Amino acid sequence: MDILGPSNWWPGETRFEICVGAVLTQNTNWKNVEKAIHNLKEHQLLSPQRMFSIEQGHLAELIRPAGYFRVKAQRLKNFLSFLHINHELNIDSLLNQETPILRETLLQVKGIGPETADSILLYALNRPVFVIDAYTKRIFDRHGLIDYRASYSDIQKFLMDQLPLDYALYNEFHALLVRAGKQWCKKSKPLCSKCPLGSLLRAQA
DNA sequence: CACCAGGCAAGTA
DNA sequence: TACTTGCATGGT
Repeated sequence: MDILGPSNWWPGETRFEICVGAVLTQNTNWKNVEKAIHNLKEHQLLSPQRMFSIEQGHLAELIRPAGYFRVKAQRLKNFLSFLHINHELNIDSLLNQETPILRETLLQVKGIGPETADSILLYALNRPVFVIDAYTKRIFDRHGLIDYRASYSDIQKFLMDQLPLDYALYNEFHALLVRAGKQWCKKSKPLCSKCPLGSLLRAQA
């Protein structure tokens, strides 16, 4: 297995592709997202202009493998409407916005919640925002570092209060959490006896 | 067959 | 604020 972390981790070659992936991966295995992204690439739809122009029903059929395809097609369209109205479909224009303002604006888009907004901010726009996903929550819960009922913002605050405001650090940290989660912290395997974080924490105590 | 996967919105209490 | 439900495909 890899020893070093995956720097600048997120599958996606453009800012827009990362935004699309952030919506498509909602409660969905990344493998299924890859199939949907592949379909979009085949139809040259991975640009704001093209995806803005395509009919929503057609878009839905192309992203079908990602699951929840009707809702997600609507959510992508919502995001594109926002891009169209506020930024003339120019995604680089988001770079001019202050992080807290942009975050609030993204959260106004129906279908973009805290995790999707933060994924866009961190991975597409390189903003220092810690992304809290299911793996992150489960890992910190299993090791007794947070309460399982803690809210998204509770967990985010807990982490960011103890870490410097560094986008590269949050990028790497979250990437490692997802990798560790996939390997050792599955929902169906509550024991987690091989998790290296467990021995790490015991050694520190 | 059951369960799970890098959420979110809308409804209810 | 804190649950609950619908949304849907593909892998194990």
